[in-house]
Amino acid sequence: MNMKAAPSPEAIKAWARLMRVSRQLVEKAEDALKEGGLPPLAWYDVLHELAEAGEGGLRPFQLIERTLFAQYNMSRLLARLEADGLVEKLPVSDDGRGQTIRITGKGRETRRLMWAVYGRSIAELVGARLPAADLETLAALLGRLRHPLAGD
Amino acid sequence: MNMKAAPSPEAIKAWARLMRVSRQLVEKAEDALKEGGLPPLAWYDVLHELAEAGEGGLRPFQLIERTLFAQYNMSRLLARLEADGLVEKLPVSDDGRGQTIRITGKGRETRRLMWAVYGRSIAELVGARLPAADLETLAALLGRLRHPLAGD
DNA sequence: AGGCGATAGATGCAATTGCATCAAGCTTGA
DNA sequence: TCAAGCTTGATGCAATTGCATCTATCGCCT
Repeated sequence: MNMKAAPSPEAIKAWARLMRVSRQLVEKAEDALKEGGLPPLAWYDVLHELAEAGEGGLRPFQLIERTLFAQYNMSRLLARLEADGLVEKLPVSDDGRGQTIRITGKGRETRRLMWAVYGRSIAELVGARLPAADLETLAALLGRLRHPLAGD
Repeated sequence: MNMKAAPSPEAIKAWARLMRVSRQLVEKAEDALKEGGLPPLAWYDVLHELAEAGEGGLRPFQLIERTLFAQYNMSRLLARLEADGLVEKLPVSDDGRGQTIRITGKGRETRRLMWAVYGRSIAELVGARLPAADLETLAALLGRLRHPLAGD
């Protein structure tokens, strides 16, 4: 028995739903941010990681690992964030190539403003549609689709 | 009790997983297509809808409804597909503004080639990772997140 | 018939993304 | 020590996306 190629109908259906729903939800969340005159989701992702990292900041390649952006996209996104004063780039002592990215006060404030809107979107789009138990089931099932199987 | 703003931890976790996993899977599927020298996923979506629609074809606005692309993106995507000879644009008799898009033989062939790769990605990334029953649960849970609640 | 708002689709221009490549600093091994 | 290869991050250029707006037609209402 050879199942290397053709996906099962169940796999196709789950895939299709996943593609469609995730696109819809991203779009809704982006719309809400735009409506509030706030930056796009990508900015939130980076600010969030940097806020969690604290004063020590993070290296760009660490942000790439955490957020899954392409290297060149991260490079440019950080340039935009710096231009807006939301992050600062610090030289790093033990590696002359690298830099450390640290969130600024303004960056934290922007993140807070974005979360007010983004968090509400999550609550409405997901939290209000499934009970907590189902959300946990969903998260667990999705967790088994991660690549590699570690990393949240 | 006021839950209009803050999402629950379960909602946040499910959201985060959904965002991350869907991005990863799209990226993997796109990579596989690129590796095969094939067009991107967006092309498949359109060719798939057109193939299902048959000889009657579809109007661009119908494709937009089905695929969730923005109107200007669809307009340009169709121009590219037409330039590649994968679809043809026909005038439509009862509406002078519109056109009907129909897939060509070459379009069907390209879709077939893409499915060989895309289907394998689905089988590997999803089908091989969860048993059918779990895939059905996943699809059902995702179905409850659709907006609006109809429309597959 | 004639006007007027709505719908279908295209497009100019700016911003972003993707691809390829580059420059600079690190690390390893002969 | 120093050449070769790897890692980190930036960048030129082409393709795509987003936004705003435009044209053409349609449908409705008077």
